[in-house]
Amino acid sequence: MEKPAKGEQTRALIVETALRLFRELGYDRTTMRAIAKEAGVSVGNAYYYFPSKEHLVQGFYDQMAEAHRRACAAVFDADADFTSRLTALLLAWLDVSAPYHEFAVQFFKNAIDPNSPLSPFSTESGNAREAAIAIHRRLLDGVKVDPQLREDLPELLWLFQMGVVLYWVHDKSEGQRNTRTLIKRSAPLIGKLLTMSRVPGLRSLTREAVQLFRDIGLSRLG
Amino acid sequence: MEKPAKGEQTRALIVETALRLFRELGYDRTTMRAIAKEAGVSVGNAYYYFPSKEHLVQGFYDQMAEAHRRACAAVFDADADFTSRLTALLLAWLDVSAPYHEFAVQFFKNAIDPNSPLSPFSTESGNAREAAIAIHRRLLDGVKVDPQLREDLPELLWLFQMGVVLYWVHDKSEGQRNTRTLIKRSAPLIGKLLTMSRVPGLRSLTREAVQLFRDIGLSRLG
DNA sequence: CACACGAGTTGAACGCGTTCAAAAGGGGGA
DNA sequence: TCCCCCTTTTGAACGCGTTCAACTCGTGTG
Repeated sequence: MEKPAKGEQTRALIVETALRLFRELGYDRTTMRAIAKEAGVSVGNAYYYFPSKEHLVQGFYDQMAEAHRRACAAVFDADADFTSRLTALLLAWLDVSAPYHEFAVQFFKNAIDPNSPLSPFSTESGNAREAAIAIHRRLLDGVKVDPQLREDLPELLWLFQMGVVLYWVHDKSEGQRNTRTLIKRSAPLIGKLLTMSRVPGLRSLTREAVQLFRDIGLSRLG
Repeated sequence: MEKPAKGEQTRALIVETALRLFRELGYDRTTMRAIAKEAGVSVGNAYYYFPSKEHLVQGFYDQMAEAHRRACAAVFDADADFTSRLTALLLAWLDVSAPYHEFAVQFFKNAIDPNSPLSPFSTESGNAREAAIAIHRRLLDGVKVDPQLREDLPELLWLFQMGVVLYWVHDKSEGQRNTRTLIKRSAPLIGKLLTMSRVPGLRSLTREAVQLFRDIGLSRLG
């Protein structure tokens, strides 16, 4: 009753083997049979612990998310302005993810499916999503923004990050330098937009946009 | 030499059967074996004409695009303003696509893959993409916009439409009324933003954004 | 000690998309 | 008529993700 450690051990062995093969061969070329053989278990045994091949990828996400969180903590400078922080956050993500660019495609292909457990909007990845949004919340610490926006901004910025990811996945330029350009030049734009959102002419526009965002639950799609 | 009509006949038979089964069963539940059997040919024969199951979906896209083009032509009012037209365009798309919402997911899951021939950014769907952008170009006929923006605006609006599609795919609200809300309320926002993009304070911001859009080739990802 | 029971494990089998060597047509010269 | 060559057609076979009835094993119970 107290220590069913056996199961956890097998579970860990399987997920570690899977992640290693994903790295070495990519997602599609890594077969469940290969994972099982390499881990010294049967195919059926892998399915005893993981409902599908996709579920094995969740481990990958978790690793990357944790690496990103650490990278951000190291790079968030207390007295840095919004633009610098946003740039740092996104570039940190890029650095963490770069090694996996060529086969990340195969993940996102599944992740875009609303029914997939890997979808960033699914209930299953709710924790990961919350953690990611929390990073954006920390990004805003000490930054002066329209209080009307403050509450929703972390989610909005997270959505923007999802957009950058989407571009990154499609980015075929060498070393994904186009994505770097996108980040370095769009972050200042967002910064300026944020500043401007408080001037009279734009204030009502901002308000309407935020209200729409809330009404259609853009970040609560699952 | 002059009339290899036989092949075209078989080809048409296969694609028609496939689309019918897609409608009746959805994409995943429609097997290549079922398509072949229903069309009275062998599986291999289907692969003689179509390299993969995905390629059969292209026919679906073409049908929907054509229906959307016609719907827009009927609804574009010569003296209507930008906002009305954009709203009309997007709602027309929604009406055309609504019947296929529940299994459109299965298409887009594949379409998001940059390597897929179904990707809206792929060379294979270049014609379809150009046609879609052309609709947005017609949308702008007679509309006064910043000349700096004019050239890129059709592509930018098309990208926005892709975003709406992405939301629609995930939209689980009854009859996708959330997507209707998104369209009806975001179109005016874009209209206002377009107007404002010419005032001094925003002009430089707009210019920078457009330049970034051009530099990273957002609509030329294939 | 025997037994039962649940957690863990097995591998054959299923249905799928896809491939390919081989066969079948079918029309234009000799 | 026969032959050739190219287009079209066939269906068995492959490898994949996934399922499941059957088996093993360790442990607590009578």
